[in-house]
Amino acid sequence: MGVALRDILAPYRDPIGWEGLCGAAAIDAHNALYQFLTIIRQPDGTPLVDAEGRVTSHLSGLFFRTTKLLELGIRPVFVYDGPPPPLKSRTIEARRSVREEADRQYAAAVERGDREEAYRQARAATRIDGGMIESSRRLLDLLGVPWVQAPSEGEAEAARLAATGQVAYAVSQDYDSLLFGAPVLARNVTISGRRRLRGRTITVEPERIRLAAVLEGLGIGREELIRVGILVGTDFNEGVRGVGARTALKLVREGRFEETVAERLPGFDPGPVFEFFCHPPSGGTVHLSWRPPDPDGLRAMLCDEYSFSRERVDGALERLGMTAGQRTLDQWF
DNA sequence: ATCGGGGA
DNA sequence: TCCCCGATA
Repeated sequence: MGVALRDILAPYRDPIGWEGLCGAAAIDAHNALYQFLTIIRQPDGTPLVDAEGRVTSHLSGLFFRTTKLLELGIRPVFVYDGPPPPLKSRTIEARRSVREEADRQYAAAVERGDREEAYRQARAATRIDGGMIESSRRLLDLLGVPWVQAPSEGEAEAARLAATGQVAYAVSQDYDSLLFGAPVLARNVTISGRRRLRGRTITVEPERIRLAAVLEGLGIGREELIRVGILVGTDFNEGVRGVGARTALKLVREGRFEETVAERLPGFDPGPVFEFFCHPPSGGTVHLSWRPPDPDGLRAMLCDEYSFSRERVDGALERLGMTAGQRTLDQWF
């Protein structure tokens, strides 16, 4: 799940109100869909489904969250993953086996009527299939919100859009975006609100991390930050056992990166991972344009096809100034 | 995200 | 004492 740099990045996480997040935002689509699928569930762990039993949690999250972002003056562009790099195979295989095990545990928990365990396992078994990708893109098209296909990792492409100024910041829960060079990373944008955590209800608010502040504060460059990530472990390499963010930072500062890799990760060549973070496969220039939503199309898709409540869909459209037959174009142009 | 165990 | 890491929402 991304690179574990929380312990050294915590001081650079600025709480930021929605006002501070206006402008265009490149959102890691897989990261967002995954969050919707794991969070939007009924108490027994079953996701939202339509009349035919198809999962709709991702569409619900995407629709209500995206309309809210538009309402707040944020112009999102969703960035979808392309083919994963071979470096990621190990991680992908590991995740697959975790999900398969969760499938078995879920079935077993349901069989013996263990609700809590079923809920846990249902979440752990969450996967994003091709149909979900397809339906989410169709929904974005109806919302008039652009999406792009990354040549490889979505996070990398979102970071590039931010680095080239095509958007103001990248949105993801993972810190990898910073290693990929996003000048600004915003977290808790797709999940903010109340969440229950160990009995308590806590409020999750958007936060911003500026790469320049991180590098200046830690006294290192982006290349060193990437080395810290490699020692801790990323989606593209296993880290050193027993080395967390603090120790990794210390080692890199002392110039002991190569030495540590040689000693503790024999046979591993960090070069390709380093190169992947420094220069990820890059897409061409994209033209991003936001259009007004299509209220009739949205009602047809969400209400007729996927059993969404007409009232809730209309409510969201109204908040956007999209009452039937009336559109306020000026807010989009 | 947070907690607590346990290793260095 | 610091820090890593697994377990738990």
